[in-house]
Amino acid sequence: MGPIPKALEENEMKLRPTSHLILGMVRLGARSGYAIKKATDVSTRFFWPMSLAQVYPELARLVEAGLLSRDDDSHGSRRRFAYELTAAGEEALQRWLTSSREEETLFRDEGVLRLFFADNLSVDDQLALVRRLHERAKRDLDHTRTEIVPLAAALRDNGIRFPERVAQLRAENYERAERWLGALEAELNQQA
Amino acid sequence: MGPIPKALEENEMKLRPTSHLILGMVRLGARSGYAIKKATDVSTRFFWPMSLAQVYPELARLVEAGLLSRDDDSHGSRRRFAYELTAAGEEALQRWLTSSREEETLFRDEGVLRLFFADNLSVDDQLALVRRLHERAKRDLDHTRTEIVPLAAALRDNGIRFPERVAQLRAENYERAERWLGALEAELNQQA
DNA sequence: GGCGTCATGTAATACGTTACATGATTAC
DNA sequence: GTAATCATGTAACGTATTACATGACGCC
Repeated sequence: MGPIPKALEENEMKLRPTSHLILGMVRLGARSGYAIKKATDVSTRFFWPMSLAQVYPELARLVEAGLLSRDDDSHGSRRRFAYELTAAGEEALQRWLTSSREEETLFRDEGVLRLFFADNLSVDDQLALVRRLHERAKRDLDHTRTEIVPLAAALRDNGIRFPERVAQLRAENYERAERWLGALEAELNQQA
Repeated sequence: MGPIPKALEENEMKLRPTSHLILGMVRLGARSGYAIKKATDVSTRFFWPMSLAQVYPELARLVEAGLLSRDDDSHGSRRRFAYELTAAGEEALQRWLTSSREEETLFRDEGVLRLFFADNLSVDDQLALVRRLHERAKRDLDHTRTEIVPLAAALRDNGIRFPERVAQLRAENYERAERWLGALEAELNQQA
């Protein structure tokens, strides 16, 4: 048994959702920082976005805390590191998944904010706003159906089911939003 | 005509959604910083949260930019300021509402993130997680129906309709989420 | 007299983004 | 050969949160 890492010993390491996201992605098989980022871009980014500039410092912290191991995985002169969960890392991921702490949530949507204040607009301008939001919803729905759901569905064949469920929830939400905006558009069209 | 405020003249003033939120709330009749914050807490906070510590500096910036006027509105020895939109402020609000710029959006939900990684859990733990999320959705739905929708509906009598529509959209979203989680809970219950 | 609310602000801190910086490999 | 992608990182900046600080008014 080597010495216990300082950060863990002193309980300094505060794990945020982003930390757990990285642990989870390593668990799903993403080995490099770059691969982790790519994986989130087609899956979790819709409910927990993360930039590349967050990944590398966070990986360093998780290694320092003893939750991840880091090995050199360079191909010739091309640098790369491969990360894997340690036993402590597995445990931390599990603790997070089973903890009953209230979840952080944050929703920001400038489009809905505009809609909230749309009484200030003429019916024509209201219509223009709603049309744009409707178009956006259609694009997002289409993207989710054609790009996101199939990728998640492919995981199912490896026995990983929840990503597909989550992707379908997202698709259903967009369907509903799209229909709601369509109805509002039709209503305003009658007024105009 | 007095001198043009420096910030406006040099085009230094960058208006964020939060700035427009404040302009919009003043437009709806909130006169003090405190009143603006209270109003957002029962309406826009679900899609554009704002803390008190943001309100006061932002109000100062908007006054400096000439978009809001600020008058002393103290009652006896109790300090208070009353804000109102200037012509430039009205115009800025209108420009924002009609602009076709892509809207900022950000969704974070640690609960969904956990769900995404729930394949790591035993069926019992999956069930516990889904139950907690289901309970949360029920609470949120109930709160929206009993507290938020009625307040927004009251505005309708003053000819302000969009807040109610937005509140109803929110209620529908929670209904759907609640039902979806209920179905998932039932499915997992059969597996357990 | 004390608690909740009204009311205004500042300071410290946390967190995230974009831009910067570098370089190898692969596909066209 | 050149553009896209793989790959790792740092620096500067923007924005939001929590905690701090202060005080008046109204209700029980």
